[in-house]
Amino acid sequence: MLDKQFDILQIEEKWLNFWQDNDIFLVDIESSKTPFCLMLPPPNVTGRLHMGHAFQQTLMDILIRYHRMIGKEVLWQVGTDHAGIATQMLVERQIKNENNLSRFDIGRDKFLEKVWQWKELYAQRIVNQMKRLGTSADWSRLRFTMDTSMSKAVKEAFIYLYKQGYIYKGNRLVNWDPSLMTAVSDLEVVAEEVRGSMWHILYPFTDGPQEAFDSEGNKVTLKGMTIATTRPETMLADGAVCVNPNDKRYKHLVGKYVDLPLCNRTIPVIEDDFVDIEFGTGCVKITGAHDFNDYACAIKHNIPLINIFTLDAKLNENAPKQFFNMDRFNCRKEVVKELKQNNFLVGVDENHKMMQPKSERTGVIVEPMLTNQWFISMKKHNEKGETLSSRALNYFSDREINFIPANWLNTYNQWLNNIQDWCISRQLWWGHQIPAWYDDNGKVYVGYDEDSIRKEYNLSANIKLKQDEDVLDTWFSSGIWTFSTLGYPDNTRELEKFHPTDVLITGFDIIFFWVARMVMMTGVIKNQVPFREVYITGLVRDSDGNKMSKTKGNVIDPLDVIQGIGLEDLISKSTESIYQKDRQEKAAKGIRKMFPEGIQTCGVDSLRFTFCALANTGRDIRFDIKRVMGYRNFTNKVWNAARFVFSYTEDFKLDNNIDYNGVNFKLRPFDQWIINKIVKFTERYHKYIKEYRFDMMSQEVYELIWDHYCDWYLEASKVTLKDQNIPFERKYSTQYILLYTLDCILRLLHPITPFITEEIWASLKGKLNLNYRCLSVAPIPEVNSITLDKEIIENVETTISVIHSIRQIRGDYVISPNKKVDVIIVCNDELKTKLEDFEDLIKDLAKVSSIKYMTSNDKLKNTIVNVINNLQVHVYMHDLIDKEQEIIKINKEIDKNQNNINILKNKLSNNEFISKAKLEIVQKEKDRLKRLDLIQKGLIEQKSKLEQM
RNA sequence: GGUCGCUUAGCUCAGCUGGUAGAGCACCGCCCUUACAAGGCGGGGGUCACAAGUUCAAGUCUUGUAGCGACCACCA
Repeated sequence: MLDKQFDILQIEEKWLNFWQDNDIFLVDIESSKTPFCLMLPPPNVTGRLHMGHAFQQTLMDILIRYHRMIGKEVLWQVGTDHAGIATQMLVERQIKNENNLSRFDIGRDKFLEKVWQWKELYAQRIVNQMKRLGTSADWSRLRFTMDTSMSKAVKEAFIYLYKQGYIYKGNRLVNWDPSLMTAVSDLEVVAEEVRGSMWHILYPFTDGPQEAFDSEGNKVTLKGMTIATTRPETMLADGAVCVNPNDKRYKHLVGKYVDLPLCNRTIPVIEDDFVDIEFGTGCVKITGAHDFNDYACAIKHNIPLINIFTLDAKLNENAPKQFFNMDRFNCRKEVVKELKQNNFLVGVDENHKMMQPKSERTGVIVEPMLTNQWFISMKKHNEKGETLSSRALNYFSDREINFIPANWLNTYNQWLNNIQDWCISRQLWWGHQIPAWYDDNGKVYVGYDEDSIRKEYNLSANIKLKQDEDVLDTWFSSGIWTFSTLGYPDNTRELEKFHPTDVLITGFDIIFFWVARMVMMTGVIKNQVPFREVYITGLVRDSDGNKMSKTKGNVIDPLDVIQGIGLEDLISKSTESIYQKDRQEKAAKGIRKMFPEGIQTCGVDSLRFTFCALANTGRDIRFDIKRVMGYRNFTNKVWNAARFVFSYTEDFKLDNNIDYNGVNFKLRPFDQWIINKIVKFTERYHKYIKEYRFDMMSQEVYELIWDHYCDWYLEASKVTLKDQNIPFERKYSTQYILLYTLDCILRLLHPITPFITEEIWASLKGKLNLNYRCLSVAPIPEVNSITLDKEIIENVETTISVIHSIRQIRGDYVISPNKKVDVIIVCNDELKTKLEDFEDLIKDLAKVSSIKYMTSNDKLKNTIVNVINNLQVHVYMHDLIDKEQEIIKINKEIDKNQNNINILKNKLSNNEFISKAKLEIVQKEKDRLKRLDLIQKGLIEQKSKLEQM
């Protein structure tokens, strides 16, 4: 029924179309099923799917499919993000390349038009890529953060927070990106270690040299205060020099004035304990408008804030004339030059290690800049005395939300405990424009639109209103994502049914950006948590553990793994973003080494299985194509197992008069055995999902299918069905259970590998009269209704050991596979009776021509033995065995065994062990000793036997 | 500087509340046996980084040491 060769890509396409065309994954909002909901972290709308997405979405889809299959109404809310800065930069670059124009040249409206065009051009790409993974979402519910409905929600949220007093506008020092000319949040600034210069500059006392002390307490005469700085150009904005009040060297100088070099100003010496006595000279210049620490100090001591920079970081009119309009870095050179010329420069350390704050997006050094911005307050309390952040902390300490793994809570807590007000305004054009309007006097009105504001504030038509030009930080709209997508501000069925959502799967890199903000925003606006659990995934690295990055050329596109790619294509694709020739060659070399033949077609299922298997809790994962190949083999195995089942059940017709819940026809021992394996596995399967142990889940399903189902159960069934004289009843039940267990296995496997299982199941459903439209909507099997005989299952295990023993001997003695052997089993009558039922099986699976039973090995000659508990499996050797060699071998085993026996005996004669260890442990050890003794007895018997030969 | 994590077979990693060291890949034999060579059968391989402690018992718990990594904060 199934072809030997299968085209995985064709199968995938078929089922993607089937699911879509038949609306398989549509959400039924009116259903009475228990809801299950998760939010897809919306990727950048113009982005491309990368390994991280594929990894996380695989896990999400496994959860979604699982919950759908256990009978829940699932909503996987998908969407894309407008990604303010990133997208705007792309489009700006594009118009620069095309027409050498800036956004200011073409104006806001024209520019936004371009961005929307850009968005339309690329939006479908990432959506299609996500679909390609088998993402079983209701795509009709796709949302985009700039959709009209989202904009409405954003406005509502902003207005609400403003009216509640959580949002305010203020002139504050913020991180400023001078190339983008916008504020960025603390999180968008990354510190980079650099070696720079630290200049020591003398600020002479206005009243001439003063007495002071050196660090040993000796009197010295100082011409002035010497400050140390890495940014000499900012001295032009200095407002004071500050020392520590406990610094004996300078304490008495507080209140004096110094002349600020190069500027025609004097500034005071002040004291504050934020100054570190040990660091540098112990004197700090206070540049309130251009440094965060200094800002706090200046505000506290009422020192004037002097802004000397324009928004693109050139010197403005507040700086001395000779520096006007100079770029900040050129200005630095000039300032140093002039200080030197005028003998104000006392020293310079040119090898100073420091952390330089750079804008994450542009890499430009961030300039602290005094500007008018909107903030969300972290200090405002509600009626219960909670702030946004304290409430967000409480949700976790009260266990209303949990992290998995739990230790991320530390990171989360630490950040929220030190959080500053969140600057939410950006001087960009692409984003949600802030719903605030100003009249001619600068009075601010926050509201939905101009009309409603006029109405609300009773403004006459001749008062002009102008909307704030800034847009909101992208993460503002992301922060309300869990409920904005479900219909907020309206009270929709979706909100009622699916919010709070169940779990969020995301990377640790956006715990602050997104997770914490969602918790805060949802808490204050909806008075709810956004989700119950947060599963944090590790990073997907390359097989050597390096971070995947375009500039390293080690990025693997998940779609290339799915579809395959030739070596040369892979190389040119991977190195296209590397501009240096030598690096390009290095990367190409790495690729040739790692993928000598490019990447073969692996299919989505293998990729999904790989991610599932690699999904440990907490660590980063290394992506190795060999692993994917391994799981591609696994899907092939499943395919062939199904082919086997179908080829042996071609004449099977389901008899509706039979109660095939398994009770009224007799199951073969191996049927019981495999059903038992499936039952036990299913129990753990549910547990693994609950605990997010995707790795365990995949490992065990692999083992169940390959080691148990294929290697033993199918082989055993083959022996039964090959028998031409098999009675109808037995044939029927064997065939039925083959199909039944295949059905179970496909369902259990389906959440991980949806495509191959759908394809096989489509051929299976007719045979078992199953009426589900496809496997995706079939339930996870409930198999525990079948009563199983424990003793029979044990007998199967014994049989497996016997077969294994014989095979082991065959392997040791390199007996050709097509040569049958004679076997003598030494055991008691009870065991003999049990084993006799399995004779055909043993003969077939271990290639045995005859089996004899004996109660002692007295009469045996020229055999090789394997001892299993109380039975000895002898294989008769036609060639004379090497007696000496065998004795050496068996002695080795006896010694090893004796060693274990001694350890156990010691343990069991230790009173403390007997009295303190748990009863079941003691019993277990006793049983084990009994077993070892039996084996030892058998080994010794065989040894003396050999010696007599 | 603060926080968190990691160190187990050649490689990548499991090992839950302490109770005889596991898997996949790689490796070595023998097989193209009528589901599958993308396969079958068999096999070898680890003082669980180091040290001390708790315990009848430590890969597992505690403390310390070394190495690696991540994040946060940074000092003019």
